[in-house]
Amino acid sequence: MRTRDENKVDLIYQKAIEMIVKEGLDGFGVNKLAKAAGVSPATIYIYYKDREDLIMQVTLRATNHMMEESMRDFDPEMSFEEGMKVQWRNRAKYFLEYPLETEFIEKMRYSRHYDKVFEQLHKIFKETMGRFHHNALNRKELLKLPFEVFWSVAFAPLYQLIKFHTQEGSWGHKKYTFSDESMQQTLSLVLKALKP
Amino acid sequence: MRTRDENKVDLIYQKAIEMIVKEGLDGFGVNKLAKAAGVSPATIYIYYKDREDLIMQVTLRATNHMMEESMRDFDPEMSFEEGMKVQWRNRAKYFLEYPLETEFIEKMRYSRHYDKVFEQLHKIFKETMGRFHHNALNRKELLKLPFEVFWSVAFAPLYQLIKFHTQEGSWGHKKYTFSDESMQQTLSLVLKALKP
DNA sequence: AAGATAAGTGAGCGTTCGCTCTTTTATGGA
DNA sequence: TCCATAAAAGAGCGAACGCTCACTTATCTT
Repeated sequence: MRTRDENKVDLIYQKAIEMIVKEGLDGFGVNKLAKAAGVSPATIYIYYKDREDLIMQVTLRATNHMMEESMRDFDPEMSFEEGMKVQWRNRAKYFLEYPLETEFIEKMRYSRHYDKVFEQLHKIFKETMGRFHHNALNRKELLKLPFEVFWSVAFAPLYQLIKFHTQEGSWGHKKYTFSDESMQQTLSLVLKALKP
Repeated sequence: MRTRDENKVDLIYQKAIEMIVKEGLDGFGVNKLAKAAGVSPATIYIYYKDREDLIMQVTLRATNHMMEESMRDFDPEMSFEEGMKVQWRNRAKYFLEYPLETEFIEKMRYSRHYDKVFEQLHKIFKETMGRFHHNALNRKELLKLPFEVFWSVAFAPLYQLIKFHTQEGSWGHKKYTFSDESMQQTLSLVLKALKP
């Protein structure tokens, strides 16, 4: 039998992300994607059941990738400060290396597909981060807080910084540029907030 | 001449938000909206130039409303802590009173329409908040930080809390519920981070 | 009461959409 | 070498899309 062309799959993946970031979920069409990737519409339906399935699978793949990168060299047994530094560094690195995927994931987080896609990912994820949270509490390196409050203070500022960086300069004349320096600065504020 | 039925405009506004929150920007159609609002498609084009213009205007109206509510009783000459409390209280109140609009605005913030719509709003907004930021710095009630870093730490956690509240319980078995208590708790962490 | 005017309608236009059918092409195993 | 098989293509289906036109309806002014 004829062998599957994996380049084609990757091209579809890449173009789909590109198109959704540029034109949004509306404005994203299967025929358009086929043309952009230089394949027949029918080919896309070999890999994906339908439009919905395509969006889901692409989102799942991108998110999985980001999660893996975020968790590199991370161990929930680490000290609170050490663990936070690793996570922030990893996320920032991923964002700088894969800006398109980052923007795509952020878009999808606010789409109606979020719940289904992220549910299974977060099962494993929350287990690890839950352990990390638990350990930090036990060692009294972290204030006693509900997990969601902890999370909101610990990571939301980083994502907002990334958003500032990504978006056009609507907030002033000179655009904000994400840097290791301002990341470190923000992280130190967050640690100050969360440590007893 | 026949008088304009303002109820009809408001109904279109309300149904559009409902539909976009439920089905996303894809899945939102003019014909569908017309049916949902019980008007003719042609009627919609009396008020709006085209689909894009409709999305823009609805987003603009919703965001304007949120901004007004956020700024109620706020004065950039307030002390830093007082100002932060007012802003957090106002935003939380708006969110609890208008959960649909809140979800809609958050969705739109991550759509491709964001830049155009929010640009003009943020001009006034950033002026006021810039003054507030500036005053707090002068009075040494706030650490010396770039505006974006300040903003990320000051408000992103609140929006993340709201997102936790809104979304389904993917993060665990028991769903997080936003409350005045956890808002106060989170705000106190944020103030701790930002004060010298 | 009647005319002027803008609000509002319903049918339907051309186009694009998601998707499939039939056919062709490439490759592994016999 | 050639057959079996799955990949891939291209044309095009019905449905839904954004949008418009010819027309009716309600309300103001006089």
